[in-house]
Amino acid sequence: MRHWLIKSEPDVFSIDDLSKVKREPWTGVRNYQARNSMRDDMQPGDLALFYHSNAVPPGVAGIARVAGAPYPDPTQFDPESEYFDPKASAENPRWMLVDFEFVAKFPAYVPLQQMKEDPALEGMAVLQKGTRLSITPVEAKHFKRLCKLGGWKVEA
DNA sequence: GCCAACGTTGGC
DNA sequence: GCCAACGTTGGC
Repeated sequence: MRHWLIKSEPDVFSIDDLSKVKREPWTGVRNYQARNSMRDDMQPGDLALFYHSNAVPPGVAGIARVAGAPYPDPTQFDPESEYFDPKASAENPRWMLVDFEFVAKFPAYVPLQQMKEDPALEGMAVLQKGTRLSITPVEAKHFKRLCKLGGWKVEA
């Protein structure tokens, strides 16, 4: 199993929103690397750290799980959507996504500042200066460490 | 609100 | 294929 970190602005979609709807198509990703991760590398069952960006403070709020196989992001075909892409067609979709389902909200929110100060998390993509990628792979050891900091026990 | 970092676009 | 201009991200 692989591990991931997915960013979301809590004003737009937070861990609490995910816990309410249970499952959510990850629409609107318009970055090729992030798309490739969803399209090529994610497997149903993979776990992801749910990161709140543009939050006060920013940090990891919980855990989500890849809920199914990738499929075309429907918003790319919708002229009414802010994510509409005129260069995409049903025959040639540009943007693929997966659904994420709610797993847990951390008992303890882990602020970015705490992550930066933790030697055990050194090397995480989200801690690199200038990393704007909305989806990044996470090493198992970093994932485990964050679960521990968040006060969440991984189910067997 | 500022601004550094970085991805994308488009003229050439 | 280069690269300047532009737009976006996201911490602060």
